[in-house]
Order: sequence, then structure tokens, then C-alpha cells
Amino acid sequence: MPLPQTEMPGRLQAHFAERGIRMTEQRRAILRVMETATKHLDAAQLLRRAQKLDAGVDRSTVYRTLQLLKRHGLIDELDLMHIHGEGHYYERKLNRDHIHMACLRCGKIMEFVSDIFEKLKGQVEKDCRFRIVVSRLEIGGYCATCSK
Amino acid sequence: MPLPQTEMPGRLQAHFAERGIRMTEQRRAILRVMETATKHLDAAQLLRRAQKLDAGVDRSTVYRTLQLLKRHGLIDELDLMHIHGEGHYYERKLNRDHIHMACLRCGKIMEFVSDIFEKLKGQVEKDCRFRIVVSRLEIGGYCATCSK
DNA sequence: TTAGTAGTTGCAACTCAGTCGCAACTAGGA
DNA sequence: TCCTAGTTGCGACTGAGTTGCAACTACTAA
Repeated sequence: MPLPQTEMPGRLQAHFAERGIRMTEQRRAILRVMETATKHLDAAQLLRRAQKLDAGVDRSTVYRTLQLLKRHGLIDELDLMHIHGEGHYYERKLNRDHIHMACLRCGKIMEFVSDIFEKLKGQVEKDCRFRIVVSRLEIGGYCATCSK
Repeated sequence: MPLPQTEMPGRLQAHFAERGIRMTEQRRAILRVMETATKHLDAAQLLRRAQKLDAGVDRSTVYRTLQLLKRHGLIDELDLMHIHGEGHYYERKLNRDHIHMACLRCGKIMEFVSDIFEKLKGQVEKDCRFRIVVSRLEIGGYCATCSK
């Protein structure tokens, strides 16, 4: 199960323009990496890739840009069950929430979209009168191959 | 919505005995704190409380005991949407999984048990042929009071 | 086209959670 | 009571993420 189909590239940059957020060389590099990534990236990986596009990008700029993207609800932050250390992973937010499953043996990350998940969120909003802004369902266990 | 009803106190200690895990003064203090906690504790809070029972408990012993408890599936590790910093929170695992909701405005943490959640996990196990060991659903948003 | 400025950046120093190696200690079995 | 594998405290360390600040720059308005 690969990452969900890529959105229009340049989409994050378009969001920035719409919302009047200033665009810089460094942000352009970081957004481009986010937009074209085919796997979940942590801050360090994001930094390394962004530096290939603009050599001068600094670690702190990456973190500040990630905060900005989070604040605008343009990316999701994941733990992926801390299978590889304490850090966080990031992916651009798509139209539909999905579940992340991490295999505790082979480390593979899988994604899954489910109507039941949508229904569950609906139930929380209704029964708890809780207005959901962001949700994260992560599951650790054994994938089909590893649980044989 | 308070923490789910307390299990029999001494339950974690009983688990240790059953599984032949060595019991020490320090572990006794830490387990006691976990067993009697009425809210989610992070490692630092757990340390402070354990030191009230056994003054000599060290930070590293707390972390090592938390790892032990995690490995034996006796506690769950939570982020609570990182509302208060980067650390983790812990709670003893009960018979039933529950969802954690964190209010982004007042910081309140709520818990919710749902059959739909159970159904969703069943779907993941069946459709993805994924054997679930641990799952974590955290939701950030606004509670009934704060979303008025 | 330019000048002004609010927002952004790089840097270096910092915080904080969590880990680790090691020598000293101890729980619990023989 | 002895023995030893397992556990502890300590202090030093790692790695993620943050921050204050002076220098820089994207955009606005003229």
C-alpha cells in the first residue's frame, strides 16, 4: 500500500500564496520536498533533501516551516509507533484521513482508508460534542507476511 | 469523563509475580504510583510521585521500568496530541481500548469507549490481514465548553 | 524603481526527554 | 548462607526540537 496518490504538485505553495504567507527560497525547497515525497519523512530527512535544492537551508528553518504547516493544517504529524526512535514524521494532509499501521517486525508502514473510521469520528463529534480538528490513529502489530 | 474505573490495586505487581519478574523496592513504588494514578502521568511526574514512596528512585529506573511495562503490554504510551510538550504519558492498560480526546483550548483530556472503534480494528485485522498488538487513537479539537 | 519594514533566516547556544556504560548492590533460588 | 543474574544510581551522553539575536529579504506602497 503506497502513499495515497500525489496531489497536484505546487499545491502547498498555492496554499501559501492564497493565505498571503511570504514565500522564500528556503520554504520553496522545503515545500517541494513535502510535495514530491513518496514516503513519510522526519525532520532530518526533510532537511537533507531540502538542502539538495537549496544548499543553505538550516535545521531551524525546517522546524519553523513544519510548525507553520501544522498551524495551517497543511500537514499531519505522525509517530509511526516510534518504530524508529523518538522523532516525528510528516506527510501532507490529503482530502481523506487514513490509518497508519506499523509492522513491529519488518518496520513496514501501511496506510488504510476506512468508512468506519469516518463513522467513528462522527460518533465522537456527536456523542461527546467534541469538534474534531485533527485525528491520528496508529496501529502497531504484525503485517500479513510477518505474522505467518 | 474521568479515567476508567480503577482495576484491582496490586494488579501490576501480581503480573510481575506471575511472570517471574524480579520485584524491587523501586519497582514497587513505581507500580504503586501507576496503579493509583487518576490522571495520565509523564515520566517526570511519575518519578516525583515514586520518590515520595521511596526517596532513592532514580530517573533512569523510571524509564527502564516504563520500558519493561511496555514490553509486557501492561501500559500504554500516549502523546495526548503533544498539548503539553514533546514527552509521553502513560496509563495502565485496561480491558478495553479507548480513544483520547485533547481540547486544544483548555487542555482537558477526555476518554471515550466505542464499539465502532472495536469494529474498525476488526476491519483492519481482516481487510489488511494485520495482527494488531497495540493501537492508539488520539483526537485534537474543541470540547463542548470551548467550542461555544 | 526605490525605499521601508515586517517577516524570515542562519547561527550558536540552549533545553529537555530519553539512553547507556559501568561499578556497586540485591532479590530470590540452591 | 551463599551465589549470581538481574537491577540500580550515577553521570555523561545523544538527538530532537527551541530560542534570541543580528543580518537579510520578500513584498508593499509611493
